[in-house]
Amino acid sequence: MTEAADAHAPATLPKTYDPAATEARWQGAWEAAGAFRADPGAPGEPFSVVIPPPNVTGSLHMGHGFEAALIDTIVRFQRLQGRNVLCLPGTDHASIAVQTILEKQIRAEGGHKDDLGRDAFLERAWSWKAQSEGTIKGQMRRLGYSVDWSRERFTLDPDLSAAVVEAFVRLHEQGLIYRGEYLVNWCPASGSAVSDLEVEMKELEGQLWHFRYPLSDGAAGGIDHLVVATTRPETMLGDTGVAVHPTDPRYAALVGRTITLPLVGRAIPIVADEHVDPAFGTGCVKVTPAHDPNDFAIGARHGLPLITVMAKDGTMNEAAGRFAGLDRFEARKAVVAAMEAEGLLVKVEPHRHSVPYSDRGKVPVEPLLSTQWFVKTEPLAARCRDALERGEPRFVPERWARVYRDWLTDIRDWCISRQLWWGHRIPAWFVVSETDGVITETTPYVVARGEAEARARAEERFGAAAAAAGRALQLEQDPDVLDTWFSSGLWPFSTLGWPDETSADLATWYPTSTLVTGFDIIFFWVARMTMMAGAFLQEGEVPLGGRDTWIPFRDVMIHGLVRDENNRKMSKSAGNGIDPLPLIERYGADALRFALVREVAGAGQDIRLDYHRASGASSTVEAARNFANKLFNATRFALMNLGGETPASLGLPPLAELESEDRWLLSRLARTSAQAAELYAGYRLGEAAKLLYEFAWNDLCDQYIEWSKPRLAAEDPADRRVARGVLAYSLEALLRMLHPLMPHLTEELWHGLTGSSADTFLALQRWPQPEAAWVDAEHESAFQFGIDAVRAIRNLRALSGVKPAEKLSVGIHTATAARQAFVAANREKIARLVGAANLHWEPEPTAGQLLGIVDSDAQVGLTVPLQSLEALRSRLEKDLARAEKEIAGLAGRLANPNFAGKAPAEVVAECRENLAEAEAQAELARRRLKELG
RNA sequence: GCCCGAUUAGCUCAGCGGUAGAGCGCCUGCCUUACAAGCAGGAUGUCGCUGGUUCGAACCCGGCAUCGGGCACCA
Repeated sequence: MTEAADAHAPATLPKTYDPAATEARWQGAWEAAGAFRADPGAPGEPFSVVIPPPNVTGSLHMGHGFEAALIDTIVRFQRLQGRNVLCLPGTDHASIAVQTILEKQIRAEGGHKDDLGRDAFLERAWSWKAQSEGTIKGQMRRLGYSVDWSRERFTLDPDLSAAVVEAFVRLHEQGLIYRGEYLVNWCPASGSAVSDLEVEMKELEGQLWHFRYPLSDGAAGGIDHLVVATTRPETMLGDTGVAVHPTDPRYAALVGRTITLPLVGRAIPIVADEHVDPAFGTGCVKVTPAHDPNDFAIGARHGLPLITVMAKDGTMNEAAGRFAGLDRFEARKAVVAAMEAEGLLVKVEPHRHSVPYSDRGKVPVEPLLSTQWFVKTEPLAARCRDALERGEPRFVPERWARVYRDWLTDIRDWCISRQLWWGHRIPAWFVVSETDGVITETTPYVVARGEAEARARAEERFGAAAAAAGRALQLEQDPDVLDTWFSSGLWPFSTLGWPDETSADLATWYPTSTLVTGFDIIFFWVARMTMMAGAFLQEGEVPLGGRDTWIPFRDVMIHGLVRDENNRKMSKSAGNGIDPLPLIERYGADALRFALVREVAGAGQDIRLDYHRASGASSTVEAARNFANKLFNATRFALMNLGGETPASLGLPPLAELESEDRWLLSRLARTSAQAAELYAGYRLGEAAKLLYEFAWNDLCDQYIEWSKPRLAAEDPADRRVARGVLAYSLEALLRMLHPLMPHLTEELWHGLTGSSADTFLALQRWPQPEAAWVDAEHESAFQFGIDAVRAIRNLRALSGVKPAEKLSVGIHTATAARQAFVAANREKIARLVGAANLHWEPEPTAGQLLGIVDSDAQVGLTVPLQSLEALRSRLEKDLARAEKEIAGLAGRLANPNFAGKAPAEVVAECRENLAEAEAQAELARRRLKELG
């Protein structure tokens, strides 16, 4: 109760809002109370979100902050709607990224991971993870993320690791995982294979070397050599053929003959293959099946041998002969030099081409033949495509569905093994006793859930033969780990308890309601999750557990990226990431959240945060901070004027007792509440933010509070009680509506306003339910006249140059009885708002007044010595010009017979009204100008 | 090469068939006891160009230009 008492002692409230202490206090209170702990048994329709787990690679940047703001806004809104909400946090182990960081650290210390050994390295990785995770969780708390920390997960947690093993075993049993020797993207920097998605094509200025390859057995048809072009001379050492197009007349006679490969001396065949473009270069292509994906395909078609000339560290191997040991780029120079020395270099041309780079390693990837594990993707992708045909999942904005679908079409198999240590070890055990104690391409293996199961399975298959041969079975687990995205792909169900199908969390919250993520990981993650779900959350075509779908989320909201002040994508490697913390410290988490969300109204567009790196200032966030301060002061004002009462104690007065501004505000409130709910629910969060901003600042503060001020301080208790009731009710409703966007501030102000005890939270209240019947266009337009009249009078005052403090005699002239009644009823309020000594309202203006136009039916007048006729004249001329321009346009339209004939009747009627209005205004302006002489 | 997005006030962006809005910035005047992180008043745009559809286009359709992004990739 001390809290409420404090809140109701306005003298103690400062004039500006200080977010830091307030935000920390509520974050602590929510967490201590377990306010966001989800309960499968709780009432309400389930609503769930699993947050995209950030990598434990350091800290969160503004992009994460943006995503957090979006997710938390959605989640808090749904909580206010009474849904049984789960918002599940977690982090991702980010195999290759973390290992890269650690290896770099170790190298900087002068060591090497191989000297450290696997166990020590992993120990170090875990401590890095603990530190990074701590930082990230601290940042999430600072943002006010309303997640259920009791359900926090990390992808390497024991239960999630068990899920990974289970997934691997089942996919293997389904025949969707296989092991084989293929050309993979090898990243020499990380010493591991990477998937196609981890390769980025870079356009580079390179060179095209033309080599002469002599025919083995002399000239044929006048040709004794072929010229091939290559961007990678060093690979010629592994050439096992030369290809020409089957219909190319120049070379038809040569197909089937052989070339003697220079520098190597190997005889290699000339083959005919459709892949060759006769128009490019000489129309002859060297074929290096072990070092180029296209050549690999050509080689396969023609049975060409695979000769690997490079080792996994990017140096040439023994098969490269005298070039062995050279780095691939040195080897390139050496091969070119050798060819030139032999007179076989025809020419070198500059050549722009795309080079595959490793995303993580930042070096060119090497297509390298190696034995890896793969997921057969087509069957899984097919299920996802079918689901998408049915509209599952629903993408917001819709256009991303196509991007997702296109990627799932013509999808290639997914290389999932990584030659790394940090990650989920592949649950496959090689029966090395079958191959002399070492792992080779042909060593048999068993896939199992653990070593014991592996041993049992191995025993079953190889035990008898081994015993017969007098060998003891010897098992060795595959040293490699799985692609990080393999475990991320299970995230929406592994975090909910899968593979335990009886898990209450899974039963309650799967499928999840909404996935919020960036367009840059639709392939990496969204598609992998749907594919994995397709393998495990359905049986045949039927979703498990009696669900209506196995797709892991109903909606996928795709957001844009936060770009830096120079419009660049933020990234760790570019070092241009913006840290949210300094902005939070400077302006408050609520301000940052509000700014980020308000900026996003254009669905799915990238946002640019204006941010002056040197000063740390951001005018966008500052504007949001100012808004927070406005709300703070509005509430402060309310507390000073409610006489210690609360929304509950005041209640809402009967409609019959309400005055114009009360009815107007409640009508606006009812509209706003309905609209804002619709916008939030439809993920149009930026529009919701703008709508509420306008309601709060324009309607509640600028209009309602200013109009009702005299009543709030009125002598008569009955009188002021009505205004207090309306103010308290509306402000409280506003705080509820803004809570998803600015959780801490609204929680604080709500407690101040309602006097609720510290263990009751706005976060757990309900969305306001104003009566739909309060929406009343007539009351709104009646009051709008008051607003317009006040503005016209103030404008006139400004033009007249009278001192602001000077009280004037003011007239409002209208022939409409209802408007006269409005002025009469609100005389004191209006007089106060415009600084009038007395306010009168006759139908027609009296002589000697300075007049201004409200509309065709109303003028306002000041009795004032004319000081600046010029200002007034130019104002009237402007009014006239505007009216005349409007008349011209409207009259033109009405004169068009097609318009009257084809446009909807109400549009035509409106047009006529506007024309009459404009004509009347023009006439008034002309008269006033004439009077001015 | 294929696909997608953007182009609106000085800046950052909303609006997406009935004749243009916000925030910041700018101009004028105000410390009017909720708020100067504020109040009042004000100015500012051939809505990228070009055809078309329509009674009517910033908004729909076609083309073009510029910028950004994704996918594929010929040595």
